[in-house]
Amino acid sequence: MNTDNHPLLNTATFIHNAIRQDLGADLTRLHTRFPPEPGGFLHIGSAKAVYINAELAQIYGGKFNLRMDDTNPVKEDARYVQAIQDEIHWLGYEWDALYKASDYFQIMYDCAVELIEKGVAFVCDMSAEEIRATFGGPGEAGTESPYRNRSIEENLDLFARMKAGEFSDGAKTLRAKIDMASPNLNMRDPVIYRIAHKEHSNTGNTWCIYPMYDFAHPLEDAIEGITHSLCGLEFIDHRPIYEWYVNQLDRFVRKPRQIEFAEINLTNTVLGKRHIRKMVAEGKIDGWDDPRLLTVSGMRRRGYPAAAIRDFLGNTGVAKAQSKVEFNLLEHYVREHLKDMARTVMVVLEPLKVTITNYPDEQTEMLDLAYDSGGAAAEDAVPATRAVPFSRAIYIEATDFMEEPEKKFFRLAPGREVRLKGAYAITCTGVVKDESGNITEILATYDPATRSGNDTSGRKIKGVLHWVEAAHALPIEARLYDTLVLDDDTAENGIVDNPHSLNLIPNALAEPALAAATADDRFQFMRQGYFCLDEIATAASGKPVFNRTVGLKSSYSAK
RNA sequence: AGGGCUGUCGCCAAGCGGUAAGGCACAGGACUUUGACUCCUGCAUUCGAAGGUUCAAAUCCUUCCAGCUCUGCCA
Repeated sequence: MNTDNHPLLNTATFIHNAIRQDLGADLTRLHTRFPPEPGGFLHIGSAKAVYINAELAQIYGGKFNLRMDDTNPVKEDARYVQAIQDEIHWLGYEWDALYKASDYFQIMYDCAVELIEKGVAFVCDMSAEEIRATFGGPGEAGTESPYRNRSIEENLDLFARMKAGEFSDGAKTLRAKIDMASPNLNMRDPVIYRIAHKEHSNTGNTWCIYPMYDFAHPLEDAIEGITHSLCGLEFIDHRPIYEWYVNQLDRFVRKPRQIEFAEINLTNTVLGKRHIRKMVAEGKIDGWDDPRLLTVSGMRRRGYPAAAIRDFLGNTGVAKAQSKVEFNLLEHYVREHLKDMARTVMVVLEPLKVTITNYPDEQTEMLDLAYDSGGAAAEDAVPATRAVPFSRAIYIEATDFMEEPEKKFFRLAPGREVRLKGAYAITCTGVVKDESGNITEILATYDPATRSGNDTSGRKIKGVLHWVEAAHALPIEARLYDTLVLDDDTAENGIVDNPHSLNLIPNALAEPALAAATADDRFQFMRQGYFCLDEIATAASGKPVFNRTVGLKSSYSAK
């Protein structure tokens, strides 16, 4: 693969430097991994971790593992294991190997025994509360456990009995013997193993003691031969403990190196898992695949191409500075891909009837219109043209007409002539209103000499409108997900009622060709933005539902 | 308060002693059977602040300031 212009080459300098420094001549030794806990679905933050680990392996010709970090049966569920794999595949990645951390439980246990034998681990009888009470705090040393100086033999015996299930949950822990006065709180005799009599989705009831993350993770990396363990900034304070374990265990000759990067944050969006969980639980959103969410499944349903997400992740950069990316940057990359794969079709979101008074009453002509947008790929995949009916009764967008046009408005208004996209030029000759003065219909005349493709009128018409023929129109429901209005900070303050704005357009009309749409198709609904068919949602009316993936940039909008 | 991390344009982000890349956003202009797309043009005398070293500093040194983060038998 060609990686010459890879966006990751223009960023993540500190990671590249570390890789080159550690691997020197043989960069293909690079081995990365993505270690999700199977306790939830992936979101854009996880996607960034997948992206960095997988892409780096590709760039250097190394390897990339997927590893389910299932060391805590209390918080995990097997149903996520498959979902996570599907989501990574959808994002466009394949792993060289798939492992489960739980497959290493025996090795981990052996390592723990080794630590005890070396005299650097002990069984502690203190409760969680007692440990917390003697832990000290920032700037204040903790006090050592009274069980800290048990003999190696006693520790070995107690640990074996912990494993054998002699003690109840929380009764004992295995702790590392490091330094209760360390300024790094993670080094204050951290717990290595806890007791949990809980069936594990992979190991069943074989174990009733489970390793803690800080102990398990470096071992998992070392066992798999991971050279560089890339993770979020929140683990930076854990690096000393990560290295401590790996250095204590002589069996690991090659030591993996942990490198931290800043995770992604976006403005106006809720990323926090616990906020999402809450909104799902309260029924505020559809579920984890709600199109308003930046979960992988949500973005997929919303119509974001995976390639656009990858592009965004790469071009947004990898650094150590905490940052918050503007949402419109994500949308930029989505549009960038959509404009090359979307077919431009005519859909009227807010229909306003237009009667063309000089058009033959019983006549319907079929216009063969080219899909005028879309890149080369789209041209191969879909018919180049489609038939669009035209007759005396059509609908236009209500916002495309103004009885008293404002200064820069050059669409339809009384007396004005505009072109109907792909059809004829029409001139507004009258307005029909109901008793309360609302416009219910526009009257117009068309000029047969202006037929699209063979216009002999010689006139140059500035305004162009999209339209849908009345008798053949396909009723659809459109769902517009507009600018998100919430983020984790506001959610933190308890405002999770109307998370993101969703605008339902129940009575939109589309050209007949859309009846054949599939969930893989991408459309540009003229001025309304990019849409895709929602294969999951069904409108109560039975109409097909289209999600607006992203709006268009527009320099004019009629209010 | 003790530790750690970070501070370059409105938002991301290059730069690693030789005189501020790029993208988004924004502002002009051209083009256009939609005002989209495309295409030009503009957009940090300055790198959190103040000192210092040097012929030369965003890059080295010193001090200060600001933001984030750490006291789960979670990951």
